[in-house]
Amino acid sequence: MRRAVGQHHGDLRRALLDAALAMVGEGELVALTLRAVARRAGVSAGAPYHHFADKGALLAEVAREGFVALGEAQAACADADPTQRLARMGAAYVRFALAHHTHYTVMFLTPPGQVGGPAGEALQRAAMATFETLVAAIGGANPALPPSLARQRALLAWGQAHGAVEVARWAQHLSPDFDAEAFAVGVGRACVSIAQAPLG
Amino acid sequence: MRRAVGQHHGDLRRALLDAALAMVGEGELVALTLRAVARRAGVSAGAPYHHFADKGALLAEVAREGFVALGEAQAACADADPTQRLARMGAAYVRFALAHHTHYTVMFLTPPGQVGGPAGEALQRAAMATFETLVAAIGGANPALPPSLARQRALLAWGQAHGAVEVARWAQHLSPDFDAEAFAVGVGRACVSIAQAPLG
DNA sequence: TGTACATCAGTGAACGCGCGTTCACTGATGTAC
DNA sequence: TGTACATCAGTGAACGCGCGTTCACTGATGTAC
Repeated sequence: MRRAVGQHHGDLRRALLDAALAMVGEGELVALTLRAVARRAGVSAGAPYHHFADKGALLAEVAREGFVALGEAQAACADADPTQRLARMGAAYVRFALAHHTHYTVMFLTPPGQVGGPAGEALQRAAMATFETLVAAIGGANPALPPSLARQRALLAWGQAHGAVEVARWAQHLSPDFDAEAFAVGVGRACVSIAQAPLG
Repeated sequence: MRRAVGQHHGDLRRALLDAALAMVGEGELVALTLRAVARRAGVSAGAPYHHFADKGALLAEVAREGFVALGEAQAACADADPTQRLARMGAAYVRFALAHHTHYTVMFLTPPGQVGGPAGEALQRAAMATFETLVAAIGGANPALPPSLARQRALLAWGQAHGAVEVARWAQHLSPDFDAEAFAVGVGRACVSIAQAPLG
C-alpha cells in the first residue's frame, strides 16, 4: 500500500486498533508499544495522536470495543425460557472468546477502573454493563436468589467461563479434534448449575 | 539503612528478589525493570549483574521460587482419600495464587521453556514438577484414567483453576464481600469433577 | 464549474527519559603464612 | 597478631536504544460563494 507523502490514510484510527489487536494475537503483548502499533499501521510515530489522547486511550478503546461486541453477542441470546437464556449466554461467551481471542486478551489486560481519562471511564462502563447483563441472567434463571447472591454467583459463573476459555485455547493448540462447540455448550450448562445450585 | 560507599550489601541477591516481588505486588508489573528493582533494593543499576546473568535470569528465579512454594502447598494436601486430596489441592492452588499473587503473576509471565539459560531450565524443571504432582493427584482420584488422559485432564483442571484465579482477583477488587475461601473450595470440587467425569 | 480558504491527517525531526548492559574503579572481606 | 594479596561486591559514568510525546510543517480534502 504505497501512498504519497502527506496523503491521508483513510481510516488510521481503525488501522491502529487493528494493528494493536493483531500484535496481541501474535503474543507481542508485553512489547505492545505505541510506536510499534504505528509502525504496524504503516504510519509515523506521531500519527496516532491525531486519533487518541495517548497510548492508554488506544488500549482502553480496544478493550471497550471488545466488551461492546461481547455485549451484543450476549444480547442475541434472548430466549423465552430464562434458564435456556443463561445457558446460551454461557456458550456465547466461550464462542466469543475463542473467535475473538485477541480482543478478549486485551479486555482482561488491565482491571477496568485502573485506566484513567474518558477512555478509561468508557471502558469501565462497558465492562460493568456486561457484568450486569450476566447478573440479570443469573437472577432470571433462579428468581429465588437475593440480589447480592446473584452477583456473587455471576462472579463464579464468569470465573468458570473465563477458566474454561483458557482451557479451550490450550486444548485447541494441543489437539486439533477439540470440539469447541460442544465445550461451549457445556460451559453454558455449567453456568446454569451455578445459578441454580441450592442456597447456602 | 546507610552504608559507606563500596561497602557490601549483605544479601543483595535476596534483596533484589524481594524488591521484584514487592513491586509486582504493587501492580508495577508492566514497568518491572531491572533498574527499578535495583533502585528498590537500594543499590546501583549495575549491581544486579554480580548475582544474575541478566534481567531474564532474575525473573526466572522469582518464578522458579514461586513454583517451589506452590509445590510445597500442594504437598501439604496429603489425605487418605485421594478424591479429598485432589479437592484440597485445587483449593490450595487458588489460596496460594490469591495469597501470593505477586509470585503467581511472575510464574505465568512467560511460558516456561521460553526462558533460556540455566535459570530458565531450573524454572522449567520446577514447573514440570508441579504439573506432575497434579497429574498424580488426578490419577489418584480416578484410577481408571489411562495416563495420557490423566495428563490431558490435569491440563484441563489447571486451566480451569488458573482462569478462576484471574477472575477471583478481579472480584476481590470489585466487591469487598467476595468470599475467596468458598471460591477456592468450589474450584477444588471442580477439579474433582474434571478428574472423575466419565470417559469419552 | 472555479476559486479561496479552513480544516484534516499525515510527516519527520526532535525532546527528554529510562531502559539493559558494560566497564574501569574501589573499598571491604577472606586467606596464607 | 600482622602483613600481603586475591577475591568479592559494590559504585557511578557511559553506551546505544527505543520509548511516549510534541511540534512545525505540508499536502489532501471539504466547503462557501
